[in-house]
Amino acid sequence: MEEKIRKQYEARAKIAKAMAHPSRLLMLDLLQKQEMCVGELTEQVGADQSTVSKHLAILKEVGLVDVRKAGALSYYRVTCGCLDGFFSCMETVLLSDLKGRQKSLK
Amino acid sequence: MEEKIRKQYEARAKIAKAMAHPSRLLMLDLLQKQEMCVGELTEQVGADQSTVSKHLAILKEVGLVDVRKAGALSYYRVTCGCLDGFFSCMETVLLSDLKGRQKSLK
DNA sequence: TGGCTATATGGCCATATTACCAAGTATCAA
DNA sequence: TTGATACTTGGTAATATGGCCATATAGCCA
Repeated sequence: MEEKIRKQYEARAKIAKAMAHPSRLLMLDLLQKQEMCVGELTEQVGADQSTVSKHLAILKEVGLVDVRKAGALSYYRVTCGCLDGFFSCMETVLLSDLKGRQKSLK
Repeated sequence: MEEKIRKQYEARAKIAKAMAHPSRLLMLDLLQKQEMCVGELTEQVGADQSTVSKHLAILKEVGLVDVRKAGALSYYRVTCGCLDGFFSCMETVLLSDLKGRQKSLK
């Protein structure tokens, strides 16, 4: 039964890991607002197209995004509506961390 | 100004990266309920004590946890109250991903 | 079919992570 | 002071990640 719990944390960690890259966070942010194809994302991210494609594969692998193929185009979009919670929590951590550091400097 | 935005995503990614490990997620989960010293955490995590100590350093570095030293003991605790949001969102993603996969199997 | 566009994949290299052991620092207690 | 306990840090080996280039693969249109 211990095993089961470990697997649960591993599954969660996979999701966190998928988000643990600036380009992927940017993509999630963009894709949350509207679906986009790889070319558009590549332009926004400013990396090689193959790199963006691989990032998307990682996000898709853990179920954070989904694809819709329209001819030669692949439109990606975010699947869950709870990402804002993620982002705002990160912001909170960043802010409180900043405050903490300032305090410890006094 | 582009630069500034990129830095913002990098800062966020750092936090996500800090959470992107099963042991660290477990530790965050435990530390959210109550503060614990390294020895107790080591027992719970089941890794080398030095490994746990390094994981804690990573969490502390990004401001997710804080330490209180009491003699020879170091008591760690979670600093922000928004981790439940994180975890429940992860759960949502895991669930919806599961459903999605089941559907695509039909 | 043949050529063009849009994505995905494989290969390769540089770098980052993670884990453990060993050695160092710090506190407490005798 | 010595020894024991609680952590932290440095070293190192194995593995994972991230990026680009080159190369598929797939759809579209002439």
